[in-house]
Amino acid sequence: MYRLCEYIHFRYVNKIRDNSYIKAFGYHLRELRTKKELSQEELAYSADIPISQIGRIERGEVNTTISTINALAKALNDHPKVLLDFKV
Amino acid sequence: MYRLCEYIHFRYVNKIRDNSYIKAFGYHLRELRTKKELSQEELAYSADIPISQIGRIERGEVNTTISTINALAKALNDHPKVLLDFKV
DNA sequence: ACGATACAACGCATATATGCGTTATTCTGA
DNA sequence: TCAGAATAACGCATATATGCGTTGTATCGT
Repeated sequence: MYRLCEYIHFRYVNKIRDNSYIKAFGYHLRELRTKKELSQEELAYSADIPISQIGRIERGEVNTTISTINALAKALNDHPKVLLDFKV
Repeated sequence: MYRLCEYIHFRYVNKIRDNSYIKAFGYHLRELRTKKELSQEELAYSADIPISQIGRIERGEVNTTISTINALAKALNDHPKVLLDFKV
C-alpha cells in the first residue's frame, strides 16, 4: 500500500522542541553578546540576521538552527561549540 | 502606517541556511554514531527521533535545530557542544 | 520634559524542520 | 548467490524558523 499517508489521518506532534533548552540557549547567547558589549542591533548587523530574530532567540521563543548558530558564532568571533557551552 | 506588510509585496529569501555547514554537521554526526557502533535505527530510538530524520540530518538535507542536537547528544552520551566540534 | 537608544512585542509572509509512514537501494555475511 | 540489515529516498502532513517590517516600552543622558 503505497502513499498510505494520503488516506490515514493522524495528528502531528513535534516532540523534539524543548522549551527549557532553547530558553537556556537564549540566556547564554545574551551573556556572550553583552560580555562583548554589543547591542542586539550590532550583532544582527554582523551576523546578517534581522534584529527581531536576535530578540526572539534571546527570549527563548525559537528553536534556533545550526546555520544561525554558525552565523552568530562568526559574528561573535567564537567557535560554534562555544554557543552550546552552557548548563541547562 | 501600521501593518504595512499586508500591502507591500516582497520576495522572501532565507539567507541564513548554509548548505556546506549542514553537510559538514551531518558528516560529523555520522562519525560520532558509527564510532559508537550504533545504527541509525538505534540512535533514532534512543533520541526519540524518527529514523528518516536521522537520515536526512546525516545526508545534510536539513538545517537541524538545537533541540534536536540536544536530543542526539543525550542519546550519544555527549555534551551538545561535542556535536558542533568539527571543521567546515 | 525630551530626544535618543535599546529592546520587546507584534503582524504576516515564505521556507523548511520535523513526524510518520512507505518503497527503493546498497551493503554484508553465510 | 541471496536473504536480511542498513540506509536512502520518497510522499505528505503540521509546526515553526526565518525575513522584514512596524509599534510599544523602558532607560538614560541632557
